[in-house]
Amino acid sequence: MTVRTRFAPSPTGYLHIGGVRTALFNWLYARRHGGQFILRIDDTDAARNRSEAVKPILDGFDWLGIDWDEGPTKEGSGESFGPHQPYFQGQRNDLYVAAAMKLLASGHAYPDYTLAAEQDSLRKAAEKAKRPYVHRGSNRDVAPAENLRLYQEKPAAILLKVPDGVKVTFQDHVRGQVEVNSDTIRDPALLRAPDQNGICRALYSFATVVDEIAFGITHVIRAEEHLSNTPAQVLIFQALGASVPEFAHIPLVNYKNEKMSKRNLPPLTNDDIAKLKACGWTEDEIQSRDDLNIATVAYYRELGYLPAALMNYLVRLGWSLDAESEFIPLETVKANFDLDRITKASANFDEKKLYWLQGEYMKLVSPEEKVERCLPYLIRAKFITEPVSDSARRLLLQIAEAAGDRIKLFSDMVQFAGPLLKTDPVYDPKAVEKSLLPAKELLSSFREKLATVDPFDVPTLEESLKSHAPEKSPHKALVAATRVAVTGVTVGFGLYETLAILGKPEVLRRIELALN
RNA sequence: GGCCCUAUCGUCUAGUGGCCUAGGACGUGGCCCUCUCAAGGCCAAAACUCGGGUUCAAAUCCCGAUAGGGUCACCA
Repeated sequence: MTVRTRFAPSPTGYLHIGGVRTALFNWLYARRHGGQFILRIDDTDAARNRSEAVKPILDGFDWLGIDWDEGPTKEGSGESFGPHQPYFQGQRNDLYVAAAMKLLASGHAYPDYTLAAEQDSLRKAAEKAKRPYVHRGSNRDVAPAENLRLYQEKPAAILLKVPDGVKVTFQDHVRGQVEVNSDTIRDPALLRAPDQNGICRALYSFATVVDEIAFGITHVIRAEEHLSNTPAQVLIFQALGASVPEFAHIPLVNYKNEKMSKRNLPPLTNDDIAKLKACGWTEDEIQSRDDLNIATVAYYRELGYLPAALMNYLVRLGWSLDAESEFIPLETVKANFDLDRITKASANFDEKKLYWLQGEYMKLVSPEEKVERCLPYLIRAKFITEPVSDSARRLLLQIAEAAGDRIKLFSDMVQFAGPLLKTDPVYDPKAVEKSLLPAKELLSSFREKLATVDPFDVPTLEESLKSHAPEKSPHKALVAATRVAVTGVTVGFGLYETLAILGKPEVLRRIELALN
């Protein structure tokens, strides 16, 4: 039997990091075992702007390189591909209704005519008596044929008839054997009572089971929050006469020890905002993107993270290859991923470690590729214009080489190339005061010397600057002054590289500018 | 509150009864390198939640307590 896994996002308009990890585990498990990974859109809720809310999710997966064998088509048009179309639950309601009717006929389910108010008072009474309230509907013990007849006459919500006093058991690859007494499981609703249009829509929990069966899902790998409704689902599988798939409930991704949710996430840091602004974003643009926070894929994409780094980080969050591997290439993960090595406890998301991994992956990127992938940021920041000329590319390549490991995110190029690409440096007053003013005369004489330096390359420049520094004081002060004069700021990659890249006339011009 | 899950450095983790004076990594601190910033090198601090068992031996098995989390919809 070939492995078939699935990920079933609901269309929220953005791809959440926690969801990605769940999807990743499913994907990896399928790939490892030569099976299929299926994407299904859980939109039983509303028909509202579906494709708009699905697209960012599909784009996110596409960017990460997580491909699906069946599911919605990439363009997010609402179309599906694969043998069990459609893959949108919103388009599959007939199937769910049919399955519910089958259960009604077989006596595994029944219509519930309990009034909301009635149910409320039952619940309150139970609470008062300090008894747990486990809902059992009105027609639970009515004969199937009679229920069927009644339902046709007057449709209502359909509930599963949970058997009394049995142990519901299932094996979980992460949790081991899980066992629950059926008396603690309320009769779950399968279908809603008809809406204004007379349509009885399925509930998520039921639609999921029907789809797992229809799609031939062999392994349900999902977040731990679904663990508590799994026993009810197991019962549905059995009532439908289907075999129960294998389960793996993976620990949640936490942030500061709580489930990563919109509520407990930090806002964009000033650093993030500064970075985005440097890349040409306006305040309004930043504010309007509520999908930008540390829990979304879009955030990392916009900042210029590598998909590989994010994937590596996410797979290591709750899974380990061995005792010491942290940097694990995707190919290695694909060949070794295993449900047995998933941790049981939930894990905190640590953006610092992700950042470190990003740096590690960035070291593997050639300067040429860095230039290529930094281009969109530079264009957006208006440092270069399209089409990008060969001379601009050559210049950027020099900068990328000189900046080296300092470029951690693709957006960082803006910071390193900006000062050289601008017509005139933007002088930071503090830097000027601290480094430039005290060494003005020294700088002035050094400028004269620079005019005679030939060739204008790194070794010659270094030799020339060092020999120009006064005997008693080290050359640091002169380096600092020159750096500020030429770039306007105190930090950057090597000064000699900076000078060489700018070229003699431009360097002389900029120092002249700074001195006046 | 009911039901369920979990528990090793600040964080991610290794650990499946003796290789554990508990290993690795991020982060943190110090030193080195150095024109700033990165990168790199070296070093350091830092954990088995608690209490009972079982056993010659327990981070590891059992029980209990405690703490944290999830879930309790005609939401997904």
